[in-house]
Amino acid sequence: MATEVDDKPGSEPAEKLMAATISQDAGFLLAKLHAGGSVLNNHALAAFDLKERSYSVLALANSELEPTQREMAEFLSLDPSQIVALIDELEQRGLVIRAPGKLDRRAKIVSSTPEGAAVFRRAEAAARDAESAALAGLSATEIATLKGLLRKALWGPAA
Amino acid sequence: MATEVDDKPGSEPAEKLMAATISQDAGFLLAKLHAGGSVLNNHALAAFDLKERSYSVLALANSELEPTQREMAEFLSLDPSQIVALIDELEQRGLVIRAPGKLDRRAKIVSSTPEGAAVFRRAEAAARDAESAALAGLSATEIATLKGLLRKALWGPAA
DNA sequence: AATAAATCGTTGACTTTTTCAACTATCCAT
DNA sequence: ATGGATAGTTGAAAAAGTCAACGATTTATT
Repeated sequence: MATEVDDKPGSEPAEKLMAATISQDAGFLLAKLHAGGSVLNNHALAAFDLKERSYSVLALANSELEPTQREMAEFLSLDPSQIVALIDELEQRGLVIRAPGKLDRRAKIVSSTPEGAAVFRRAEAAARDAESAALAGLSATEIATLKGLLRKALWGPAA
Repeated sequence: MATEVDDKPGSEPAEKLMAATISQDAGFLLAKLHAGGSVLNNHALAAFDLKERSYSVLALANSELEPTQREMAEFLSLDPSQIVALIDELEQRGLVIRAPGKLDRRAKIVSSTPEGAAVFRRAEAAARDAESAALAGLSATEIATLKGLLRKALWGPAA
């Protein structure tokens, strides 16, 4: 296997359609850049048997914020039932654990195991590389500006 | 009194998780902002029986670029078979038509009918309003900067 | 010119993702 | 203590994405 012959990363197919008015639409630009980045991201994360979704859950579990499943669902813009499936898989692999919330025993706090933390550290590095590839056309300051604007659009100046 | 007051558009649920490291990830920020914008966008486009996908196809058909289905698929990051379904529906509604390419009779050029153009004009205005709502946290210059950076990331300085 | 190889649109099968309505257990307000 | 809300879970249904094949046409090779 692994006949990676015709993989030309830099050959753009002469995007003539970028002159269309929709190329001025923020929603379209966000979707297209995210689509391209997802391919790189998922490819990089596949080495750890992760996808973007499971990676983001693992990332939240590795924070010190003690997130509940519902908070994860809301933050990741996912249905709570999808969080269940994602955590089920990560838990079976021994990467995260569910613990009942101390104040609210209905809620379940998802936290990372040491194994999960180890996988996350390496996956995070791979994800960073993938992001760099996806944003290769921008300088470091431009990337910082872009992220700052995205955060401000999402959460306001307090972000 | 005040029984119908369960729709609070501006009440953010105290996004404590935005302190997680994943909030620095460009892919995550792009996905989240796009997710939020899609809700507004699809809601606005529903008035014209359109979704983001069919709207973007209609937009390309309304350009003067004479796009083929394959070009649409590539530009919209969709599988060619999905373009078929989208155009089938728009064509049945009389909004677009397929015409064989002049140079290449395999290809089919998708263009808008006058009815399609009329729908598109109104839908475009609605989509613009939805975008303004999604980016309400940014100033006009910030929005311009954001779009410019997204275009540069996608297509380089030539965009 | 003849043949082979590649491309465009299309179809259909298949998998994955999304959406949504229940249900149990627990919390909260009266 | 009772009723109503909320967190997580399950399962079903709808939508979207993936992929391999096929006919028609174009392009490349001989």
